[in-house]
Amino acid sequence: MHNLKEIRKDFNAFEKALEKRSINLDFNKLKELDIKNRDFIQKREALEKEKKDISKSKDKSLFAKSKEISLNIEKINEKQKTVKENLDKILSNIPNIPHKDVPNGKNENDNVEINKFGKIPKFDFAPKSHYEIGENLGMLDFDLASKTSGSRFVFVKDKLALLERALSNFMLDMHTSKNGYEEISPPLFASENTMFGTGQLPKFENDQFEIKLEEGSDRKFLIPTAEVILTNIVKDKIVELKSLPMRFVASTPCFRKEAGSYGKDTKGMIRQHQFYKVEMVSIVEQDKCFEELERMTDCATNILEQLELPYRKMILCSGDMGFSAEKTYDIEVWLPSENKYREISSCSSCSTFQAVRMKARYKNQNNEMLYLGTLNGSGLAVGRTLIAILENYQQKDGSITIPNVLRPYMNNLEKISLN
RNA sequence: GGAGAGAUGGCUGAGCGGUUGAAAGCACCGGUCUUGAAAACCGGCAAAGGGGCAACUCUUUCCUGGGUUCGAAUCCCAGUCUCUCCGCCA
Repeated sequence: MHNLKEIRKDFNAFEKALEKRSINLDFNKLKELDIKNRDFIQKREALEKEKKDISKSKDKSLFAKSKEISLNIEKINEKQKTVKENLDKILSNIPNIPHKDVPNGKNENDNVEINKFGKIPKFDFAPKSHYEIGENLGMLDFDLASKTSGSRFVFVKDKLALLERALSNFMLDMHTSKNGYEEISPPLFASENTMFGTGQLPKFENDQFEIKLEEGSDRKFLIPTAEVILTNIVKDKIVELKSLPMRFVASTPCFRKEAGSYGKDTKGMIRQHQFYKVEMVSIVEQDKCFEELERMTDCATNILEQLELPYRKMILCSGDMGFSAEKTYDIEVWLPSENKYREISSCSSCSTFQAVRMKARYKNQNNEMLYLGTLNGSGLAVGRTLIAILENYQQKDGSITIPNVLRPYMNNLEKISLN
Protein backbone atom coordinates (compact mmCIF):
# COMPACT_ATOMS: atom_id res chain seq x y z
CA MET A 1 0.00 0.00 0.00
CA HIS A 2 1.18 3.46 -0.74
CA ASN A 3 1.78 6.02 1.91
CA LEU A 4 -0.75 8.79 1.40
CA LYS A 5 1.58 11.34 2.91
CA GLU A 6 4.14 10.59 0.23
CA ILE A 7 1.57 10.60 -2.56
CA ARG A 8 0.26 13.97 -1.43
CA LYS A 9 3.67 15.58 -1.83
CA ASP A 10 3.46 15.06 -5.56
CA PHE A 11 0.24 13.71 -6.90
CA ASN A 12 1.35 14.09 -10.51
CA ALA A 13 4.52 12.12 -10.01
CA PHE A 14 2.51 9.37 -8.37
CA GLU A 15 0.10 9.26 -11.25
CA LYS A 16 2.95 9.15 -13.70
CA ALA A 17 4.79 6.39 -11.82
CA LEU A 18 1.72 4.20 -12.07
CA GLU A 19 1.28 4.76 -15.79
CA LYS A 20 3.37 1.66 -16.50
CA ARG A 21 0.82 -0.43 -14.63
CA SER A 22 -1.96 0.74 -16.93
CA ILE A 23 -4.65 0.68 -14.30
CA ASN A 24 -7.69 2.83 -14.50
CA LEU A 25 -7.74 4.87 -11.39
CA ASP A 26 -9.58 8.07 -10.71
CA PHE A 27 -6.77 10.17 -9.33
CA ASN A 28 -8.99 13.19 -8.90
CA LYS A 29 -11.33 11.20 -6.72
CA LEU A 30 -8.38 10.11 -4.62
CA LYS A 31 -7.22 13.69 -4.27
CA GLU A 32 -10.70 14.89 -3.43
CA LEU A 33 -11.26 12.25 -0.76
CA ASP A 34 -7.93 13.04 0.83
CA ILE A 35 -8.84 16.72 1.11
CA LYS A 36 -12.28 15.91 2.48
CA ASN A 37 -10.81 13.52 4.97
CA ARG A 38 -8.37 16.02 6.34
CA ASP A 39 -11.03 18.64 6.48
CA PHE A 40 -13.23 16.45 8.67
CA ILE A 41 -10.28 15.56 10.86
CA GLN A 42 -9.55 19.20 11.51
CA LYS A 43 -13.14 19.96 12.39
CA ARG A 44 -13.37 17.00 14.70
CA GLU A 45 -10.10 17.76 16.46
CA ALA A 46 -11.16 21.32 17.13
CA LEU A 47 -14.27 20.04 18.89
CA GLU A 48 -12.33 17.41 20.75
CA LYS A 49 -10.01 20.09 22.04
CA GLU A 50 -12.95 22.15 23.26
CA LYS A 51 -14.44 19.18 25.02
CA LYS A 52 -11.18 18.22 26.59
CA ASP A 53 -10.70 21.71 27.99
CA ILE A 54 -14.13 21.63 29.62
CA SER A 55 -13.43 18.29 31.18
CA LYS A 56 -10.11 19.54 32.50
CA SER A 57 -11.65 22.67 33.98
CA LYS A 58 -14.20 20.59 35.92
CA ASP A 59 -16.52 23.52 35.62
CA LYS A 60 -19.99 22.11 36.19
CA SER A 61 -21.71 24.94 34.36
CA LEU A 62 -20.06 23.78 31.12
CA PHE A 63 -20.93 20.10 31.39
CA ALA A 64 -24.12 20.45 29.41
CA LYS A 65 -22.23 22.08 26.59
CA SER A 66 -19.69 19.31 26.62
CA LYS A 67 -22.46 16.82 26.11
CA GLU A 68 -23.66 18.78 23.14
CA ILE A 69 -20.19 18.83 21.63
CA SER A 70 -20.03 15.07 21.96
CA LEU A 71 -23.07 14.75 19.78
CA ASN A 72 -21.48 17.00 17.22
CA ILE A 73 -18.27 15.06 17.22
CA GLU A 74 -20.23 11.91 16.63
CA LYS A 75 -21.81 13.35 13.49
CA ILE A 76 -18.55 14.57 12.00
CA ASN A 77 -16.89 11.34 12.95
CA GLU A 78 -19.41 9.32 10.96
CA LYS A 79 -18.73 11.39 7.89
CA GLN A 80 -15.00 11.20 8.31
CA LYS A 81 -15.14 7.44 8.75
CA THR A 82 -17.05 6.98 5.53
CA VAL A 83 -14.62 9.13 3.60
CA LYS A 84 -11.67 7.32 5.12
CA GLU A 85 -13.15 3.96 4.24
CA ASN A 86 -13.55 4.98 0.63
CA LEU A 87 -10.05 6.35 0.61
CA ASP A 88 -8.61 3.13 2.03
CA LYS A 89 -10.59 1.09 -0.43
CA ILE A 90 -9.05 2.90 -3.37
CA LEU A 91 -5.61 2.90 -1.79
CA SER A 92 -5.58 -0.80 -0.98
CA ASN A 93 -6.36 -1.65 -4.60
CA ILE A 94 -3.49 0.31 -6.10
CA PRO A 95 -0.52 -1.90 -7.07
CA ASN A 96 3.10 -1.17 -6.28
CA ILE A 97 5.03 1.23 -8.48
CA PRO A 98 7.39 -0.53 -10.89
CA HIS A 99 11.05 0.22 -10.37
CA LYS A 100 12.76 2.14 -13.16
CA ASP A 101 14.68 -0.98 -14.26
CA VAL A 102 11.40 -2.65 -15.10
CA PRO A 103 10.74 -2.79 -18.83
CA ASN A 104 7.48 -1.42 -20.03
CA GLY A 105 5.14 -4.04 -21.41
CA LYS A 106 1.72 -5.55 -21.55
CA ASN A 107 2.16 -9.22 -20.77
CA GLU A 108 4.60 -12.09 -20.53
CA ASN A 109 5.66 -11.62 -24.15
CA ASP A 110 7.32 -8.36 -23.16
CA ASN A 111 9.49 -9.87 -20.45
CA VAL A 112 13.18 -9.50 -21.10
CA GLU A 113 15.77 -12.25 -20.89
CA ILE A 114 18.75 -11.53 -18.66
CA ASN A 115 20.75 -14.69 -19.12
CA LYS A 116 20.67 -18.40 -19.81
CA PHE A 117 22.28 -21.38 -18.14
CA GLY A 118 22.86 -24.96 -19.13
CA LYS A 119 22.69 -27.01 -22.28
CA ILE A 120 19.34 -27.91 -23.70
CA PRO A 121 19.29 -31.70 -23.82
CA LYS A 122 19.13 -33.45 -27.17
CA PHE A 123 17.18 -36.65 -27.43
CA ASP A 124 17.49 -39.32 -30.06
CA PHE A 125 13.82 -40.00 -29.56
CA ALA A 126 10.74 -37.81 -29.19
CA PRO A 127 10.78 -36.60 -25.60
CA LYS A 128 7.61 -37.30 -23.70
CA SER A 129 5.67 -34.98 -21.46
CA HIS A 130 6.00 -35.36 -17.73
CA TYR A 131 2.49 -36.70 -17.40
CA GLU A 132 3.06 -39.39 -20.00
CA ILE A 133 6.28 -40.42 -18.31
CA GLY A 134 4.71 -40.34 -14.87
CA GLU A 135 1.62 -42.24 -15.89
CA ASN A 136 3.65 -44.82 -17.76
CA LEU A 137 5.69 -45.39 -14.63
CA GLY A 138 2.44 -45.68 -12.70
CA MET A 139 3.62 -42.96 -10.37
CA LEU A 140 1.48 -40.01 -11.41
CA ASP A 141 -2.26 -40.64 -11.21
CA PHE A 142 -4.55 -37.86 -12.39
CA ASP A 143 -7.59 -40.08 -12.80
CA LEU A 144 -7.47 -41.19 -9.22
CA ALA A 145 -7.16 -37.58 -8.09
CA SER A 146 -10.15 -36.49 -10.11
CA LYS A 147 -12.11 -39.33 -8.51
CA THR A 148 -11.22 -38.35 -4.96
CA SER A 149 -10.89 -34.60 -5.33
CA GLY A 150 -11.74 -33.22 -8.75
CA SER A 151 -9.74 -31.57 -11.47
CA ARG A 152 -6.31 -29.99 -11.03
CA PHE A 153 -5.12 -32.49 -8.46
CA VAL A 154 -2.72 -35.38 -8.72
CA PHE A 155 -1.56 -38.42 -6.81
CA VAL A 156 2.21 -38.66 -6.79
CA LYS A 157 3.21 -42.19 -5.90
CA ASP A 158 6.07 -44.42 -4.98
CA LYS A 159 9.51 -43.30 -6.17
CA LEU A 160 8.17 -40.04 -7.55
CA ALA A 161 6.74 -39.25 -4.14
CA LEU A 162 10.19 -39.95 -2.77
CA LEU A 163 11.68 -37.70 -5.43
CA GLU A 164 9.28 -34.92 -4.51
CA ARG A 165 10.24 -35.23 -0.85
CA ALA A 166 13.93 -35.38 -1.77
CA LEU A 167 13.61 -32.17 -3.75
CA SER A 168 12.02 -30.39 -0.83
CA ASN A 169 14.70 -31.59 1.54
CA PHE A 170 17.53 -30.80 -0.80
CA MET A 171 16.29 -27.26 -1.37
CA LEU A 172 15.67 -26.64 2.33
CA ASP A 173 19.14 -27.93 3.17
CA MET A 174 20.76 -25.61 0.65
CA HIS A 175 18.89 -22.57 1.85
CA THR A 176 19.44 -23.24 5.52
CA SER A 177 23.05 -24.43 5.49
CA LYS A 178 24.48 -22.35 2.62
CA ASN A 179 22.21 -19.39 2.07
CA GLY A 180 21.50 -18.32 5.62
CA TYR A 181 17.77 -18.87 5.73
CA GLU A 182 15.99 -19.99 8.87
CA GLU A 183 13.69 -22.94 8.31
CA ILE A 184 10.08 -22.49 9.33
CA SER A 185 7.22 -24.92 9.38
CA PRO A 186 4.34 -22.48 9.39
CA PRO A 187 0.55 -22.64 9.63
CA LEU A 188 -1.13 -23.09 6.28
CA PHE A 189 -4.09 -20.99 7.31
CA ALA A 190 -3.91 -17.22 7.15
CA SER A 191 -6.28 -14.71 8.67
CA GLU A 192 -7.93 -12.05 6.56
CA ASN A 193 -5.62 -9.40 7.90
CA THR A 194 -2.56 -11.48 7.08
CA MET A 195 -3.77 -11.93 3.52
CA PHE A 196 -4.25 -8.20 3.30
CA GLY A 197 -0.71 -7.63 4.51
CA THR A 198 0.97 -9.29 1.55
CA GLY A 199 -1.58 -8.01 -0.94
CA GLN A 200 -3.71 -11.09 -1.70
CA LEU A 201 -6.70 -9.24 -0.32
CA PRO A 202 -8.86 -7.42 -1.09
CA LYS A 203 -8.19 -7.48 -4.82
CA PHE A 204 -7.48 -11.16 -5.43
CA GLU A 205 -10.04 -12.84 -3.26
CA ASN A 206 -11.19 -14.89 -6.26
CA ASP A 207 -7.95 -16.83 -6.28
CA GLN A 208 -8.09 -17.81 -2.63
CA PHE A 209 -9.62 -20.77 -0.88
CA GLU A 210 -11.56 -19.62 2.12
CA ILE A 211 -11.97 -21.92 5.08
CA LYS A 212 -15.01 -21.95 7.26
CA LEU A 213 -14.08 -22.80 10.82
CA GLU A 214 -17.41 -22.10 12.43
CA GLU A 215 -20.35 -19.85 11.93
CA GLY A 216 -19.50 -16.23 12.54
CA SER A 217 -15.79 -16.72 13.12
CA ASP A 218 -13.13 -14.57 11.50
CA ARG A 219 -12.31 -15.30 7.90
CA LYS A 220 -9.50 -17.70 7.22
CA PHE A 221 -7.77 -18.65 3.99
CA LEU A 222 -5.51 -21.43 2.82
CA ILE A 223 -2.19 -19.88 1.92
CA PRO A 224 -1.59 -19.52 -1.82
CA THR A 225 2.13 -19.35 -1.05
CA ALA A 226 4.25 -19.45 2.10
CA GLU A 227 5.20 -15.87 1.27
CA VAL A 228 1.98 -14.83 2.94
CA ILE A 229 2.68 -16.38 6.26
CA LEU A 230 6.46 -15.88 6.32
CA THR A 231 6.29 -12.20 5.41
CA ASN A 232 3.65 -11.54 8.03
CA ILE A 233 6.05 -12.70 10.73
CA VAL A 234 6.93 -9.01 11.07
CA LYS A 235 3.38 -7.73 10.91
CA ASP A 236 2.68 -4.99 13.50
CA LYS A 237 6.28 -5.11 14.62
CA ILE A 238 9.06 -2.65 15.12
CA VAL A 239 12.03 -4.83 14.35
CA GLU A 240 15.40 -4.17 15.89
CA LEU A 241 18.02 -3.08 13.43
CA LYS A 242 20.47 -5.69 14.63
CA SER A 243 18.11 -8.52 13.76
CA LEU A 244 18.07 -7.48 10.11
CA PRO A 245 18.20 -8.95 7.60
CA MET A 246 15.77 -11.71 8.48
CA ARG A 247 15.64 -14.64 6.11
CA PHE A 248 13.06 -17.41 6.28
CA VAL A 249 12.49 -20.51 4.20
CA ALA A 250 9.63 -22.99 4.27
CA SER A 251 8.43 -25.89 2.23
CA THR A 252 4.65 -25.86 2.22
CA PRO A 253 1.70 -26.90 0.17
CA CYS A 254 0.17 -23.94 -1.64
CA PHE A 255 -3.48 -23.64 -2.59
CA ARG A 256 -4.81 -21.67 -5.51
CA LYS A 257 -8.13 -21.55 -7.27
CA GLU A 258 -6.53 -20.74 -10.60
CA ALA A 259 -9.67 -18.88 -11.47
CA GLY A 260 -9.34 -17.23 -14.83
CA SER A 261 -7.01 -19.88 -16.17
CA TYR A 262 -9.66 -22.20 -17.50
CA GLY A 263 -8.31 -24.22 -20.37
CA LYS A 264 -4.73 -23.28 -19.49
CA ASP A 265 -2.35 -26.11 -18.67
CA THR A 266 -5.21 -28.45 -18.03
CA LYS A 267 -3.10 -31.51 -18.64
CA GLY A 268 -0.44 -32.60 -16.23
CA MET A 269 0.72 -31.04 -13.02
CA ILE A 270 1.90 -27.66 -14.25
CA ARG A 271 -1.09 -25.86 -12.79
CA GLN A 272 -2.75 -27.46 -9.81
CA HIS A 273 -4.99 -26.35 -6.99
CA GLN A 274 -2.41 -27.72 -4.58
CA PHE A 275 1.35 -27.94 -4.93
CA TYR A 276 4.51 -27.89 -2.86
CA LYS A 277 6.76 -24.92 -2.99
CA VAL A 278 9.93 -24.00 -1.14
CA GLU A 279 9.64 -20.32 -0.45
CA MET A 280 12.25 -17.81 0.63
CA VAL A 281 11.36 -14.56 2.34
CA SER A 282 13.74 -11.77 3.27
CA ILE A 283 13.02 -8.86 5.54
CA VAL A 284 15.56 -6.10 5.05
CA GLU A 285 16.28 -2.41 5.54
CA GLN A 286 14.38 -0.56 2.87
CA ASP A 287 17.44 0.54 0.94
CA LYS A 288 18.82 -2.99 0.76
CA CYS A 289 16.00 -4.41 -1.34
CA PHE A 290 17.83 -4.57 -4.63
CA GLU A 291 21.00 -6.19 -3.44
CA GLU A 292 18.84 -8.69 -1.55
CA LEU A 293 16.83 -9.39 -4.69
CA GLU A 294 19.99 -10.30 -6.59
CA ARG A 295 21.15 -12.48 -3.72
CA MET A 296 17.82 -14.23 -3.44
CA THR A 297 17.59 -14.86 -7.16
CA ASP A 298 21.05 -16.39 -7.05
CA CYS A 299 19.88 -18.70 -4.28
CA ALA A 300 17.10 -19.89 -6.57
CA THR A 301 19.18 -20.32 -9.70
CA ASN A 302 21.85 -22.13 -7.72
CA ILE A 303 19.38 -24.91 -7.02
CA LEU A 304 18.74 -25.35 -10.74
CA GLU A 305 22.44 -25.31 -11.45
CA GLN A 306 23.05 -28.04 -8.92
CA LEU A 307 20.24 -30.05 -10.43
CA GLU A 308 21.80 -29.36 -13.82
CA LEU A 309 18.57 -28.15 -15.30
CA PRO A 310 18.74 -25.58 -18.11
CA TYR A 311 17.09 -22.31 -17.29
CA ARG A 312 16.86 -18.69 -18.25
CA LYS A 313 16.45 -15.64 -16.06
CA MET A 314 13.88 -13.07 -17.07
CA ILE A 315 13.00 -9.66 -15.77
CA LEU A 316 9.28 -9.20 -15.80
CA CYS A 317 7.76 -6.29 -17.66
CA SER A 318 5.42 -3.91 -15.90
CA GLY A 319 2.31 -5.65 -17.19
CA ASP A 320 3.30 -9.12 -15.97
CA MET A 321 4.42 -8.17 -12.46
CA GLY A 322 2.46 -9.10 -9.37
CA PHE A 323 0.43 -6.57 -7.43
CA SER A 324 2.91 -6.05 -4.58
CA ALA A 325 6.15 -6.21 -6.55
CA GLU A 326 8.36 -3.35 -7.66
CA LYS A 327 10.76 -5.62 -9.53
CA THR A 328 10.58 -9.30 -10.33
CA TYR A 329 12.86 -11.92 -11.83
CA ASP A 330 11.29 -15.06 -13.12
CA ILE A 331 13.39 -18.17 -13.50
CA GLU A 332 12.19 -20.41 -16.28
CA VAL A 333 13.24 -24.01 -16.67
CA TRP A 334 13.50 -25.83 -19.93
CA LEU A 335 10.72 -28.32 -20.65
CA PRO A 336 11.62 -30.58 -23.61
CA SER A 337 8.08 -31.74 -24.28
CA GLU A 338 6.88 -28.18 -24.72
CA ASN A 339 10.10 -27.12 -26.40
CA LYS A 340 10.17 -23.98 -24.28
CA TYR A 341 11.01 -22.49 -20.93
CA ARG A 342 8.39 -22.45 -18.17
CA GLU A 343 8.33 -20.50 -14.92
CA ILE A 344 9.76 -22.39 -11.97
CA SER A 345 10.59 -19.51 -9.65
CA SER A 346 9.64 -15.91 -9.20
CA CYS A 347 11.68 -13.58 -7.03
CA SER A 348 10.32 -10.18 -6.16
CA SER A 349 11.22 -7.13 -4.23
CA CYS A 350 8.12 -5.51 -2.79
CA SER A 351 9.94 -2.45 -1.45
CA THR A 352 7.93 -1.09 1.50
CA PHE A 353 4.62 -1.86 -0.17
CA GLN A 354 3.76 -4.87 1.99
CA ALA A 355 5.34 -3.37 5.09
CA VAL A 356 3.00 -0.40 4.94
CA ARG A 357 0.05 -2.78 4.75
CA MET A 358 1.44 -4.88 7.61
CA LYS A 359 2.66 -1.92 9.69
CA ALA A 360 6.07 -3.53 9.81
CA ARG A 361 8.82 -1.13 10.72
CA TYR A 362 12.33 -0.68 12.09
CA LYS A 363 14.48 2.13 13.36
CA ASN A 364 17.53 2.95 11.31
CA GLN A 365 20.95 4.16 12.46
CA ASN A 366 19.57 7.67 12.98
CA ASN A 367 16.70 6.38 15.06
CA GLU A 368 14.19 7.22 12.33
CA MET A 369 11.13 5.03 12.07
CA LEU A 370 11.02 3.41 8.64
CA TYR A 371 9.02 0.74 6.89
CA LEU A 372 10.83 -2.51 6.19
CA GLY A 373 11.60 -3.89 2.77
CA THR A 374 10.19 -7.33 2.00
CA LEU A 375 11.17 -9.84 -0.64
CA ASN A 376 9.95 -13.24 -1.60
CA GLY A 377 11.04 -15.88 -4.02
CA SER A 378 10.45 -19.49 -4.83
CA GLY A 379 13.43 -21.65 -4.26
CA LEU A 380 11.88 -23.54 -6.06
CA ALA A 381 8.40 -24.65 -6.98
CA VAL A 382 8.76 -28.32 -6.07
CA GLY A 383 6.03 -29.66 -8.34
CA ARG A 384 7.45 -27.94 -11.36
CA THR A 385 10.96 -29.03 -10.46
CA LEU A 386 9.67 -32.59 -10.40
CA ILE A 387 8.25 -32.02 -13.87
CA ALA A 388 11.52 -30.58 -15.11
CA ILE A 389 13.46 -33.57 -13.83
CA LEU A 390 11.04 -36.04 -15.37
CA GLU A 391 11.32 -34.38 -18.73
CA ASN A 392 14.98 -33.43 -18.84
CA TYR A 393 16.27 -36.66 -17.30
CA GLN A 394 14.03 -39.04 -19.22
CA GLN A 395 15.54 -42.00 -21.01
CA LYS A 396 14.42 -43.81 -24.11
CA ASP A 397 13.17 -46.76 -22.07
CA GLY A 398 10.89 -44.51 -20.03
CA SER A 399 13.09 -44.44 -16.97
CA ILE A 400 14.41 -41.36 -15.19
CA THR A 401 17.98 -40.77 -14.16
CA ILE A 402 18.22 -39.16 -10.74
CA PRO A 403 20.34 -35.97 -10.60
CA ASN A 404 23.51 -36.58 -8.63
CA VAL A 405 22.80 -34.13 -5.86
CA LEU A 406 19.50 -35.81 -5.07
CA ARG A 407 20.80 -39.35 -4.73
CA PRO A 408 21.86 -38.97 -1.10
CA TYR A 409 18.28 -38.00 -0.39
CA MET A 410 16.93 -41.12 -2.10
CA ASN A 411 18.92 -43.95 -0.61
CA ASN A 412 21.42 -43.51 -3.44
CA LEU A 413 18.85 -44.47 -6.01
CA GLU A 414 20.27 -43.79 -9.48
CA LYS A 415 17.23 -44.18 -11.60
CA ILE A 416 13.53 -44.59 -11.46
CA SER A 417 12.15 -47.18 -13.79
CA LEU A 418 9.20 -49.41 -14.30
CA ASN A 419 9.34 -52.17 -11.71
C1' G B 1 -16.99 -29.26 25.24
C1' G B 2 -16.82 -27.50 30.96
C1' A B 3 -14.24 -24.11 34.88
C1' G B 4 -11.07 -20.12 35.81
C1' A B 5 -7.02 -16.14 34.72
C1' G B 6 -5.27 -12.53 31.59
C1' A B 7 -4.32 -8.85 27.15
C1' U B 8 -0.72 -1.85 29.07
C1' G B 9 5.11 1.40 25.33
C1' G B 10 10.83 -2.32 21.50
C1' C B 11 10.58 -6.08 25.82
C1' U B 12 9.25 -7.20 31.22
C1' G B 13 5.73 -5.02 34.28
C1' A B 14 2.87 -1.23 37.84
C1' G B 15 -1.59 1.46 37.67
C1' C B 16 -7.92 -0.02 38.47
C1' G B 17 -12.80 7.31 37.42
C1' G B 18 -9.70 13.40 36.72
C1' U B 19 -1.96 16.77 36.79
C1' U B 20 -1.45 8.83 33.63
C1' G B 21 1.04 9.12 27.37
C1' A B 22 1.13 6.12 31.39
C1' A B 23 5.72 4.16 37.56
C1' A B 24 9.90 0.82 37.65
C1' G B 25 13.37 -2.33 35.24
C1' C B 26 15.63 -4.04 30.64
C1' A B 27 16.96 -2.63 25.72
C1' C B 28 18.40 1.58 22.83
C1' C B 29 20.86 6.63 22.04
C1' G B 30 24.12 10.73 24.09
C1' G B 31 27.65 12.12 27.98
C1' U B 32 31.30 11.46 32.33
C1' C B 33 35.06 7.95 33.66
C1' U B 34 38.74 4.49 30.79
C1' U B 35 44.62 3.51 26.57
C1' G B 36 40.02 1.03 24.49
C1' A B 37 35.93 -1.80 26.15
C1' A B 38 32.95 -3.37 30.28
C1' A B 39 31.01 -1.70 34.92
C1' A B 40 29.31 2.60 37.49
C1' C B 41 27.07 7.40 37.27
C1' C B 42 24.25 11.53 34.61
C1' G B 43 20.80 12.71 30.65
C1' G B 44 17.46 11.32 26.62
C1' C B 45 13.97 7.84 24.58
C1' A B 46 6.10 5.57 22.27
C1' A B 47 3.36 5.51 17.84
C1' A B 48 -0.24 7.23 14.33
C1' G B 49 -2.75 11.29 12.32
C1' G B 50 -3.76 16.73 11.55
C1' G B 51 -1.88 22.01 11.17
C1' G B 52 2.78 24.91 10.24
C1' C B 53 8.40 26.84 5.70
C1' A B 54 10.11 25.92 10.50
C1' A B 55 10.66 26.23 15.78
C1' C B 56 6.50 24.02 17.27
C1' U B 57 1.52 22.66 18.14
C1' C B 58 -3.10 19.88 18.35
C1' U B 59 -5.85 15.16 18.31
C1' U B 60 -6.02 10.02 18.97
C1' U B 61 -4.11 5.45 20.95
C1' C B 62 -3.30 1.05 27.41
C1' C B 63 -6.53 -6.21 22.53
C1' U B 64 -11.16 -4.94 19.18
C1' G B 65 -16.18 -2.93 18.96
C1' G B 66 -20.18 -0.76 21.64
C1' G B 67 -22.07 1.59 26.38
C1' U B 68 -22.06 4.60 31.23
C1' U B 69 -19.81 9.59 32.59
C1' C B 70 -18.60 16.50 32.01
C1' G B 71 -14.22 13.05 32.12
C1' A B 72 -12.34 5.90 31.10
C1' A B 73 -6.18 2.19 30.73
C1' U B 74 -9.42 2.17 35.02
C1' C B 75 -16.76 0.82 35.44
C1' C B 76 -20.60 -2.16 32.16
C1' C B 77 -21.74 -5.30 27.64
C1' A B 78 -20.18 -8.11 23.24
C1' G B 79 -16.20 -10.19 20.52
C1' U B 80 -11.00 -11.86 19.48
C1' C B 81 -6.69 -13.93 21.23
C1' U B 82 -3.41 -16.11 25.07
C1' C B 83 -2.63 -19.05 29.53
C1' U B 84 -4.11 -22.79 33.57
C1' C B 85 -7.25 -27.00 35.11
C1' C B 86 -10.89 -31.04 33.59
C1' G B 87 -12.78 -33.91 29.39
C1' C B 88 -11.86 -35.49 24.31
C1' C B 89 -8.33 -36.25 20.46
C1' A B 90 -3.90 -36.63 16.09
